[in-house]
Amino acid sequence: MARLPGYLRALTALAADGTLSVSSEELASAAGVSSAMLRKDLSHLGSYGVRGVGYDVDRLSSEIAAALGLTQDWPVAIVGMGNLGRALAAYRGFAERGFRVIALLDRDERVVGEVVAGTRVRSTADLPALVEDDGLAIGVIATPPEGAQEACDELVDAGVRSVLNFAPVVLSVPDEVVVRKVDLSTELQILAFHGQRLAVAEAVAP
Amino acid sequence: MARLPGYLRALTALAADGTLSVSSEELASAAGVSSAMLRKDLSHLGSYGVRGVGYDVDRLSSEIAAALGLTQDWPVAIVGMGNLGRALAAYRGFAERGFRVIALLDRDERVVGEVVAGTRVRSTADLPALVEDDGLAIGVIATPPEGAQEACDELVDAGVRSVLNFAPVVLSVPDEVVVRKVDLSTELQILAFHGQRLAVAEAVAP
DNA sequence: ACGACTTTGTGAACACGGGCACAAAGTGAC
DNA sequence: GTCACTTTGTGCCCGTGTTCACAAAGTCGT
Ligand SMILES: NC(=O)c1ccc[n+]([C@@H]2O[C@H](COP(=O)([O-])OP(=O)(O)OC[C@H]3O[C@@H](n4cnc5c(N)ncnc54)[C@H](O)[C@@H]3O)[C@@H](O)[C@H]2O)c1
Ligand SMILES: NC(=O)c1ccc[n+]([C@@H]2O[C@H](COP(=O)([O-])OP(=O)(O)OC[C@H]3O[C@@H](n4cnc5c(N)ncnc54)[C@H](O)[C@@H]3O)[C@@H](O)[C@H]2O)c1
Repeated sequence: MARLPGYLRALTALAADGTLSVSSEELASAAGVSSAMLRKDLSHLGSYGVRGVGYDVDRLSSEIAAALGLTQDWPVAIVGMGNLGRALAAYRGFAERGFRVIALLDRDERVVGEVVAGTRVRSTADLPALVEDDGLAIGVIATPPEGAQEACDELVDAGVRSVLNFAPVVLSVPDEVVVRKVDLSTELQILAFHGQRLAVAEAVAP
Repeated sequence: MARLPGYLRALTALAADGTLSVSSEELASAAGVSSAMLRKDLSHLGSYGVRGVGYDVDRLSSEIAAALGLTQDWPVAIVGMGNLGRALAAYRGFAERGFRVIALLDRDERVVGEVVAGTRVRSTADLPALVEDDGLAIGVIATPPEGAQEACDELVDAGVRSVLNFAPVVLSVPDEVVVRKVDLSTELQILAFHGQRLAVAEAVAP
């Protein structure tokens, strides 16, 4: 089900073009998957396609959004206002997709109180209140590796159960908490691996 | 083999602690995988473990680094000097792991010439020269979605065959080019999905 | 109203990756 | 030198996710 967001994005682009209906073949290629896979994925949501025609773009968008829980806005907090945290805070793409950044947090007293992207940076001590009063549900960790586990613990203790982690460390959390990790260095190292394979292949058969 | 970078990171941390030898069990838990999986992964590289003892930390680090092609520095260019591109340019974690950011590029004439993180921003027209003269091997795309395919094409035409894409679009490239995608919104949407599942489960059995 | 055509939904085969469990191999104490 | 102990390397099994291929279902032109 990790592909649904990709389908949703492709559908949104089609809707913007004024397309009303789309076949599994077209949508699949727009989303970068095979048509068989797309159809099987969509069949799990129910039968929203019309044989001989395809899928209604608006209808399918709604169904996928509902399946992903995007009918409501999700409140998000960003923890760690360094380089990365500030770039994330300034990013407009979140709001467009139903995520509302309700708080920017930092541990450092010199950063707290600063205004970043129009929002005042608050202390991580405010976390329990944010969960209680504002329904904070998702935490984004943009602290250095050393601070990540601590930041994560504060989020979890406050009641946040979905975490997106940018720090290159393995976080330990209770079972009911879901952590997803975005790791730049790992991605680059995988690319380096491929680069090396290409170089070797070229040396053998130039 | 996408787990090797994780092992390498765990090993580096262990080496910093002065640890000389490590068992598959310990290393696996540090890297967040099962011990059986770790052993199977490492066995693909060759037999560098000693039965009854474990793995030599330094030796294993070298072997993994060699397998990943990290014995050399990889030249990297960042395309798109907006919010995200600037955060990436200022990030020191790259150099620590063997990646050298040799160029910051943008299409916008008003941005070209600006100095970001100590480096002058250049035009994407310089790409062929960067590949030819400086061995540029990896391109990072941090442009808005509309510009991403164009930026990618320029990279590929110049001879770059490893691309890391931050823009939320599916890039089309020739077979020999490897693209890896980092997509924030998708990650958040997956977290929203889990958040909704939790909410539903709680409503049923409070 | 009917038939040719298009496209979905799905059952069945297939491939891959992960986990289990154990034999082989090495260590170290006596 | 031998024996008990630890830990690796690996053969086998199993579940999940992907692709193939086709029947069922619907559309559109005549
Ligand atoms: N900057 C990038 O482009 C980039 C790229 C890839 C990965 N990362 C990762 O993202 C993370 C952040 O990078 P950065 O460059 O923004 O770091 P940074 O050092 O610029 O900023 C870190 C901020 O986090 C705050 N902090 C530290 N511990 C905290 C805690 N326990 N609770 C709350 N706030 C805390 C600090 O006060 C600081 O303001 C790092 O783990 C880095 O590896 C960054
Ligand atoms: N800012 C974030 O925190 C963030 C988070 C997630 C994803 N993203 C994604 O990263 C991308 C960049 O985001 P941003 O906020 O930095 O955007 P931005 O608008 O701030 O900056 C984009 C820069 O790219 C340049 N550019 C545009 N087309 C180009 C081309 N063809 N070649 C070279 N340069 C080109 C522009 O001149 C501009 O300087 C977007 O696709 C966005 O969706 C950003």
